[in-house]
Amino acid sequence: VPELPEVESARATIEAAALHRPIADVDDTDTWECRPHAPGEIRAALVGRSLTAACRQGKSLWCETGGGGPVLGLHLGMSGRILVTGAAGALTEGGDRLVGPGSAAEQADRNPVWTRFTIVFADGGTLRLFDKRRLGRVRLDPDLGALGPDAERITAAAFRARVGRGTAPVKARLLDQSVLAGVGNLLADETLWQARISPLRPAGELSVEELDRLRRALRAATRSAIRKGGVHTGAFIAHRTRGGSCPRCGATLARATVGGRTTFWCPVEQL
DNA sequence: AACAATGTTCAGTC
DNA sequence: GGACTGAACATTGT
Repeated sequence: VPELPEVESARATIEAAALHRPIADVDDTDTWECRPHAPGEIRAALVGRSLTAACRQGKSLWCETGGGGPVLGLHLGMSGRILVTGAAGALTEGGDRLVGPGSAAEQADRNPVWTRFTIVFADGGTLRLFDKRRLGRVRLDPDLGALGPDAERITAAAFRARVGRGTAPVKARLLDQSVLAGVGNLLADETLWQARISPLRPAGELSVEELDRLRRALRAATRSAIRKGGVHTGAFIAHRTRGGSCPRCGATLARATVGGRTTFWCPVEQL
């Protein structure tokens, strides 16, 4: 379920529970998830070190390891989830205390079968990446240079300049991580619906007023999703199905592929 | 069984 | 070279 809000949640989990715990072992044997690294390469780079910071820009997540150590990039892809467990010595309190978001759906996606990467701390606890659909990625020193400003922090001026240009549909522009980092398919639909702007509008034709409205809607939707626990909590998302209707006016939603992704919008209100 | 799925990337076209 | 589009990637659920 990872879009910016879910990745921020994963980052906060690591920051709260996984920092400064010496690393005793690493399972990096999933050669697809850890591509292009050879098995053992990530392990060799991490064992003996600790994670010292958890950072995020858009949907990209990474950990610093301090003291000239490598950066550990963790991209959650389409279905990645992070789980951190406490020290094995804490067994009297129930042992494997799970740290991180715990909704039923999220717990269900933590089937051990989908474990793709594991860090074992010296205290016996672990940090694990579960990734059902396997489009996530773990890599050392990831290239983050192509990312645009984070969607939650971009200024109004930068938003106007970066998003409000080109002939591509505004939704495609919002989804372009080099323009703006963090917006995924659901957050884009929610934002455009909140701002009452059609996803099909050529980005360069939006007025300054519309761009500012879009940015405000994006910030509000992003912060709400972080607070409530994910993009699926958006007011529009529940209605985002074939034959669904607009939660405001009741019109049947339009559906099409825009920017390469399935897109729903209200054809009456979003102009 | 065919299709869609909240991710990125890369080849190809203008 | 930049802007843009569509397919591919691995896997699961409908």
